[in-house]
Amino acid sequence: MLKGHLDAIVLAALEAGPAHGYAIIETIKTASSGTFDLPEGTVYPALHRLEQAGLLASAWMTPPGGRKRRVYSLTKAGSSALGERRTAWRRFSGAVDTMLNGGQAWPA
Amino acid sequence: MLKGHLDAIVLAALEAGPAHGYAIIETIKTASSGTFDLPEGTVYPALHRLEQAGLLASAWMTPPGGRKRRVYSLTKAGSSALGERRTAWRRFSGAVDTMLNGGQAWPA
DNA sequence: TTCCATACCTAGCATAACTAGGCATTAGTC
DNA sequence: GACTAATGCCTAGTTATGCTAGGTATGGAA
Repeated sequence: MLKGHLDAIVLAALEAGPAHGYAIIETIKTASSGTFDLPEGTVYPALHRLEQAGLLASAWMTPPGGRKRRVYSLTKAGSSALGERRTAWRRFSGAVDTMLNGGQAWPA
Repeated sequence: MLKGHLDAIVLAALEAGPAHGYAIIETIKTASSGTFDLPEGTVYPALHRLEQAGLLASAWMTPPGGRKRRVYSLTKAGSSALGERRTAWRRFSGAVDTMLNGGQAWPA
């Protein structure tokens, strides 16, 4: 359903600051009011893809009294990619709005 | 990029009235200001899918002095499916907007 | 008669989200 | 102490679907 837009969502979730996978899932779920309740099998491979593409960097962290986590953060390339994704999303969603509303998009 | 939303777009393109495949492609291209310039290999299979799902009906027509065309029209199931898709799209795009804008969606 | 636009089709590819499992640790409860 | 739930990470394989790249054919214009 969100095919092609997951990357933008994950990147956006990391814009506020670094986070580990499990927390990213929670953030997305909360921020979208439950609309995006993503299974781990969706998010973890996406994180790996984005890291491999150079848009994210990761480091293992062990908080005191906690367990090892892999913390992801946006790289510079990730930031600029997010900008492009945002633009692409606006264009895309505007076009779909126009199609579905029969010519009426949201006001600018 | 438009994975999962193509069906809604095609259904919406047929809401104004029946049309044949080639014309649907042109309509989508024009209505989206060129954003959706869909190849035939995308649209024709989608039309077949939608017909098989009972959302579209088709009939071969031969306009005077023209060539055979396959004209598609919305079925009742197609109409109600379009309504559901529209609702789903609003929810979906609203959630993505919220994510990408850091909590700020378009005004209602 | 050659070329382009119209008009339809399909086999196979690529991608990406999801299913369905597995592993390990911590905290809380019975 | 045993058990359970929540946390936290992972991957192999399935599936859906849009797209590539081809094919066929007609009508009109150059």
